[in-house]
Amino acid sequence: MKQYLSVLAACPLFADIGEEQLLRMLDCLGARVASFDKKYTVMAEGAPATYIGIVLSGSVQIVQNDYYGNRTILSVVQPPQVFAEAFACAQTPALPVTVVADEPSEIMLLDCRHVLHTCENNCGFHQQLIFNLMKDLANKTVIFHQKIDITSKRTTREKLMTYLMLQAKEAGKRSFDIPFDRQELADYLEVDRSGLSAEISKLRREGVLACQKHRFTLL
Amino acid sequence: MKQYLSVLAACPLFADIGEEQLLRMLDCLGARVASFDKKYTVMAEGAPATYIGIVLSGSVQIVQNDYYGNRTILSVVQPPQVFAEAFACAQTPALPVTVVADEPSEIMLLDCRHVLHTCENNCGFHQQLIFNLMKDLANKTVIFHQKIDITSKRTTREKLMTYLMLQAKEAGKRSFDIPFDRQELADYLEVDRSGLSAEISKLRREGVLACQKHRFTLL
DNA sequence: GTTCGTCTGTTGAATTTTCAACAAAAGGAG
DNA sequence: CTCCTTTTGTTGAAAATTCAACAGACGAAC
Repeated sequence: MKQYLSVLAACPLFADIGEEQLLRMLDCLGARVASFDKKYTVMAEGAPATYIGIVLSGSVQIVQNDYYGNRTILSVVQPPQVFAEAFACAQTPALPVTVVADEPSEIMLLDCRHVLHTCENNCGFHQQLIFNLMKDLANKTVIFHQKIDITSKRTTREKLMTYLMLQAKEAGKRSFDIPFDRQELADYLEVDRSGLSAEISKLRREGVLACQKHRFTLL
Repeated sequence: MKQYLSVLAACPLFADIGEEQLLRMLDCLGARVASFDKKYTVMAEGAPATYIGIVLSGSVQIVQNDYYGNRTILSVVQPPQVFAEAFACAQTPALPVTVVADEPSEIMLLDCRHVLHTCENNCGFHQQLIFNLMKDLANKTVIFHQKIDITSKRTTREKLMTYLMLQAKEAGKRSFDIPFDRQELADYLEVDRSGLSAEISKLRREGVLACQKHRFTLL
């Protein structure tokens, strides 16, 4: 596990926990690491939610596939972020989402039963872990509000602009890369891909933005 | 505070905490109760998020108002549920939502600084409180996924049917009441009110559902 | 460099939503 | 009971989205 220490130390789940304690905790938590190739399923919709995932390298997408074949991308998770923790903590009997590797990725999996209940060794940092988990879940909720802020807009143009302005704000620059190709961006914004492409072209002609591939610039 | 004990005992924030301890904690937490008339603002968008709210009686709506005047209803909170806890825990500098009383309501407010940090008296149940908060936030995230599952549908009909089927499932019956009037339902589903009314009429003519006011029946 | 598969932008038609306006129905106040 | 306000359903026109199909651009593999 030592090779992952630098990522894990930055993981919100292990904030304010020393590296030594961290290594000991990983043992208690029964942590294991799995590798996934691009497009492989890390967690499948419908499966019981028993694991908390941590992205050690690469990245994963949280995806919801509905009844009518619409795909919604809920978020992209990059190191050292956590995923599926909400379902694991809520002990959801069936995952409502699928987690897919967006590129070759290494994922650490923690059995939530070990996380939620103090272990026999009574590691003193368990309380800190719960606190961190709480903080992390609070932040996730805030991010969800952002997503709803974007997708609650009524038109493709408004959704796109809301998303891009948020990205620019986070990057602190007018130029920034997005983690999506066009189809993925459409699935994230919950709009039609061709309509999205048309809208991007229009905004480009209007001089509102420039873009090449994944890099956008607001003008 | 004693008068609120029965509600508070059922509140997810105080699960597995005895009534005596609860009363003592409320002191430590600096709990106070405020009353709001219908349509009054409990928390305003843009304000710093310092309080966790608990609905003691009545109900509140969590609302997001965007740039273009669109109103989105994120959720309805009824006793003994909690609200704004995510923003308080994440220490968001500005609330992204407004909380409005949906009817005359009594609200308990907890200063999040007291919740997040162990008090000097070191009440032993603080850890339990954090744990409960974590559980609650996990459940909230799951509910958010449901909301996205509904609003990510592309047509008014699909959104409505997804919502109603979920409500029927939760009620365990084909007949159930919804906490919205037509305008509010439209704002929750993120669609146009008149279009929603038209769609309901259509579904009624098709024999898919029946409804009178707030009561719906799936056929 | 060529080939193949994928991604992207474009277009037009069909569908759907939004918007504005109005009338009927329902509810509350006096 | 009557008046007044709010809510709900209806309609038609305008705007936007979705859908399907296609061609060019791009990248990867050989």
